[in-house]
Amino acid sequence: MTEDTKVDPVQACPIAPVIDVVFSRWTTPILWTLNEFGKHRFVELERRIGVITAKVLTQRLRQLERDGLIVRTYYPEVPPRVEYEISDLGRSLAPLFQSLSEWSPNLDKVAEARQHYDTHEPAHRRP
Amino acid sequence: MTEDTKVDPVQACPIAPVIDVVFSRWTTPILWTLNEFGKHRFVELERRIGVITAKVLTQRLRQLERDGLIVRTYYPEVPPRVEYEISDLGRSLAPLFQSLSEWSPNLDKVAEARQHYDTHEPAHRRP
DNA sequence: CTGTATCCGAATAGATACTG
DNA sequence: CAGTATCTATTCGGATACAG
Repeated sequence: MTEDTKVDPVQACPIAPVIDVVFSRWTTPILWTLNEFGKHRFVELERRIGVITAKVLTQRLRQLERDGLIVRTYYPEVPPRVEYEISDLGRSLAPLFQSLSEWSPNLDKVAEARQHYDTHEPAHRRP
Repeated sequence: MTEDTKVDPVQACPIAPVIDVVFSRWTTPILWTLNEFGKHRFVELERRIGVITAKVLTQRLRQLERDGLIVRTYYPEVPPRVEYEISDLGRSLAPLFQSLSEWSPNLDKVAEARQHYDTHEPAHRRP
């Protein structure tokens, strides 16, 4: 790395685009829930995820639908009913979810590291 | 899912905290680069990642250092030198990076899905 | 029920200038 | 070189009201 030229973002980190598509804000619980527990209606998702507002949930659902990761089905009844489910493409994320949940025990170490960083304050660390 | 009570966020999606720690904005290219290519100085990271500003890069490096995912070493020379490298904990993310890069070919399907969604506009889809 | 529309405040990132 | 300090622009989410 001695050149002065900057690197193409995708070249610089090939996995970043995956993160953008799959794990941008709020999409993780949506995809995980639909993958884990199957079809959900709008209010069911809203309740299960807990703190999300309807507006934001709608935005994220549209985005995921557009990206082909979930399927939206509208039933023109009264009252209207909509069901969201994971698509085949979305289902292909399963190994990724698996890797993530396998790593999650390490969060304890992260918590420890934070504790250590916040309590100890070595003077020699900064310039 | 018939109760009216909202679910605890962590219960609702156990992998979300991992995303927050490891794949929040800008941390992906930093961790990936350090894991893939070893030690980097500040400017080297800045150039390799490309579009990030020094301020934001500093913020993210501090965060990752605090979380124990990278190690910062300061050499009090003139001019000063700082080296960042992945920690053992950070290295444990390797399988995760692997899963992510294995999924990345599917980004083509995402692009197709977007194309389809944007061109076709079926009227029966919305309430 | 499943959204949309609007307004507003908070959080984030970028630009720029400056320091040890 | 490796940052910090400010200021500003933009984005994002929350609250509210309302519609089909």
